[in-house]
Amino acid sequence: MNKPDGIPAPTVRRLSLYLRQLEAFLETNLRTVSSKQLGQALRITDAQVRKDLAHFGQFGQPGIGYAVEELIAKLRSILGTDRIWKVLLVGAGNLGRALLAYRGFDKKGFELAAVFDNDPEKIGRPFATGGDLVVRSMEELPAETERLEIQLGMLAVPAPIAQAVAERMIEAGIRGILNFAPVSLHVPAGVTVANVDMAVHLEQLSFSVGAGREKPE
Amino acid sequence: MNKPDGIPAPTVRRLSLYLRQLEAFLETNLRTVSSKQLGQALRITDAQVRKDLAHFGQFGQPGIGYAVEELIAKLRSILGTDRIWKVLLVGAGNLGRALLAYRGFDKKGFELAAVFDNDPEKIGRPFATGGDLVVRSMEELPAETERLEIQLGMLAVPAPIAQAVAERMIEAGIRGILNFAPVSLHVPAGVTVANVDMAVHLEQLSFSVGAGREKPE
DNA sequence: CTATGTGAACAGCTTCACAGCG
DNA sequence: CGCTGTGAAGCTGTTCACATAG
Repeated sequence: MNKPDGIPAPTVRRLSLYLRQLEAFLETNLRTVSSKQLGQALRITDAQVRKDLAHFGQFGQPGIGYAVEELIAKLRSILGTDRIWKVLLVGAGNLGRALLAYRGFDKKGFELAAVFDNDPEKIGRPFATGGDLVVRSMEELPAETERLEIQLGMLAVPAPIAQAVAERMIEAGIRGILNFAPVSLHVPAGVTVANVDMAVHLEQLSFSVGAGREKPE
Repeated sequence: MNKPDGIPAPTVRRLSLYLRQLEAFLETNLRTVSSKQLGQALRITDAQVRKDLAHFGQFGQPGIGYAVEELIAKLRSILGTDRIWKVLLVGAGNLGRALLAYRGFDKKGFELAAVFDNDPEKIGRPFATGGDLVVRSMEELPAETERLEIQLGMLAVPAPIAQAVAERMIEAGIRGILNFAPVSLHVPAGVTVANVDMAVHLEQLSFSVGAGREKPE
């Protein structure tokens, strides 16, 4: 429905934040917001908010602002989360299990549909206690991906094998990878990678906090 | 030793990536790298690599490149990870436990030194099986933070109380917060926040992958 | 001849400021 | 009036291209 390209990456990131904040506003029964209100909540200028939204059409009312519920629907449509995305996970280790435990994406429109690992100890076993997912062998990845029509994958394997596993995922038809391995993946055009690396974030904090003084106190 | 400000945020983020890649290069016994090699591994232009490093001095040799081991040391010094940072965690739930499971930061110079929660069920209990950390009451946060000289904190509590908890952390002396709660924290100047939100990342993927066509196949 | 460091050109994102609409 | 939508201005970060060093 909307153009994929031509949209600045920072804008897309902020769309998620707008959506999140609007959902919070809706909880408080707010029917309408101005770009200023929305911006203040997120520490963004009002002009920025309007520019971001303007990329996708004009859904504000001069003198009034934006209808919260309507804007939420619009943002979901733009982001593509007005439908359910099936997601697979490769790597059923601690980190992988943690991802499942963090039930944040269910209600965001993402559904964990399959789990894979190459450890014989794990294959065939239930992924999490109480869950209905069974860990499958890597050999089953292509068939299952196609059968379930999965397009997104989470990669939670050790760094040394991450690139190879990513390639198998892509070959199986995965078009977006959420990468938790601390390596830079090389992927062909048409495949998108998003990286989550806590070490990088902690180093940012270390830099910001530590740059001022050498010793605490 | 280095200026905190005047350095672009994107540069700081890349410094972490350089460090990570250099450590990988060192494993393969590479003694020297050019900005081109380093850039190719990370999908960054060579000019960008040089510009980033140039902010902090001149540690390359024309005709040769950069000494890997030396550059690693220099980057650690710049990022402030040439020493150990003690980190506290608030929120001993699934997500918090997951963070511990992800033993990635130990060797990056970060040490989980204390865990807090307000759930009476958890207080006084060991945080993780086998670990030596005991979950403490939120009341102990200020004293423990000061006693252990902790400056960084990870926030893994439910969204509705995240802002309030962040304020208690800051009051206790925390100067950098790694925020896992899906809200925008408002913090005073002098305090740095880094956000980790899987939903935001998944929405990016959804946008990139889904924007092209409406239906798969 | 190879690779750095850097001023200058370029590109892209953000902010400003205001016309226009409800 | 209040607030959106948007051209124009401003700014920040990236890329280019070359002088310089080994």
